[in-house]
Amino acid sequence: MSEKIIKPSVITGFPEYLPEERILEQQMMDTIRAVFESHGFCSIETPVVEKLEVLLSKSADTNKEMYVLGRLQAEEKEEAKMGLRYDLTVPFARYVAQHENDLVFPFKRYQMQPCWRGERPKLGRYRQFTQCDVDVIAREKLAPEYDALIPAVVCEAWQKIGFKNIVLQISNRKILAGFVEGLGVEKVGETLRVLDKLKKIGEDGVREMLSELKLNEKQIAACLKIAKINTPDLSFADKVRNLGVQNDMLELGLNELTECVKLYASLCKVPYRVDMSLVRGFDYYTGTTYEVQLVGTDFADSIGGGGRYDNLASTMTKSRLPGVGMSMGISRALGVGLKLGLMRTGAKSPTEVLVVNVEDTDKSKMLTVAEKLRARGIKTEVYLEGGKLVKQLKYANDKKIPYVWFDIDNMLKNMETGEQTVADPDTWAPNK
RNA sequence: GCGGAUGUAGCUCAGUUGGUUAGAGCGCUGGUUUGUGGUACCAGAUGUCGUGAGUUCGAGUCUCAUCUUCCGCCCCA
Repeated sequence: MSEKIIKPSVITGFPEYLPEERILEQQMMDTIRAVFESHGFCSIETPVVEKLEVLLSKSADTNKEMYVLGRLQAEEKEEAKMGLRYDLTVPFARYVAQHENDLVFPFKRYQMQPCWRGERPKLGRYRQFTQCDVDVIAREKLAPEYDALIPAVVCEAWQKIGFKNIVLQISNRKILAGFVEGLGVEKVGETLRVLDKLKKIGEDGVREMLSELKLNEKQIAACLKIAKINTPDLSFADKVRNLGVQNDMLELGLNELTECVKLYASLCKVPYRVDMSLVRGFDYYTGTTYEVQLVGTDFADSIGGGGRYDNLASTMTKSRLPGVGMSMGISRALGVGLKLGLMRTGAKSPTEVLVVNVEDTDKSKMLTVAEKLRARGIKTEVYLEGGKLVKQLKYANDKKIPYVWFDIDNMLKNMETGEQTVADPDTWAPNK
């Protein structure tokens, strides 16, 4: 019987990393965790599967992208009842509604877990991807200042990860919705979605799609004017008001966004742009919306986004639970960062010191040295295979281990400079 | 799901109008160096040419099917 060799491969869109890539991912996650915890956000996790009724309760449009879960032996006609989550916001809403009596409000949490969507994969877009959501949710009323705090914390995290060249796109749905409403347009939601595509399909494309929605020439012209407003300061409000549309929601939105942007700018140095065409796909957002974008690259999609929602859990509890949150695309940022050269892989293990066996005989000295180093928190690996020193050094070099410790004479070699010195295993520490 | 491309060594690719034992660079293994890696030099290994069928004396090269991956659309982190 001949065994056929199966060509090993992962299913496209399900990322898997080499050790040196995984180290970068872990560093990102460690940094994000440290930043969010420094602001007092706690961590939660939720199961990867949810009931379909929960997943479908908020975003009906997404259902075609969702993976459902069944058993191989299930009856043929048995309908799927559960699915893999496609974001962390909907499970979070369920979590809050379910544990409402045990949580302390305003509830601030971050959550770093994978999500699944059955889309066509490409650069920065996967079928399984890890994201980190950070939200604050309250009962009845959530302080408006959080609309500025959340993007400030998220941008701080991006900066600390090493994504220095970013911009926060910010808007408020009330402005565009109020404006469109004030123009007498009936299909407000659809119109906003079309305007959101302005950068992608251009003015002519938007004009065409809006006339399909039966907007008249005057309405289309006004919509394009507001959608093109894009300012790095507070001047957006006057520009919108100068278009001459009167509407209460519009005015409320302008005031909310002005206050939010003012506070944000005092909290965070990452530049912002008020972009009136920014709407975002999820329909649960009701106020401020955000996207974080890379500056000076070809990658046009966002690496994160979010917004304010008035009542995310309305289908699951009678309590009114307003919140604001953002999502960081960890998998996307890693994939894009590596591809664009914004990040570079380094060491292939966390090892700081490799202890080698110079004479290829007694290994007890190696173990003693390693114990002493580890006792002081230095990540130390022992080359137990012994053998030729050339081979042992090559191992350290291949894994990009920064220091090699020679067991018999406590000689320490810096692999980057090649420099060698005698060192004391009880006091020496690596330069960080 | 729709439209367009792609598929040759671990990776990036070359392979002329179909013609003997299919190539390069990088990487890998070994040596130059019997206590010193990374540089240099020398030597070596590696392929059912995506899969299946067809045309032909003969197919990596032509035809058809199928799968894969990539790029758009949709959607979004």
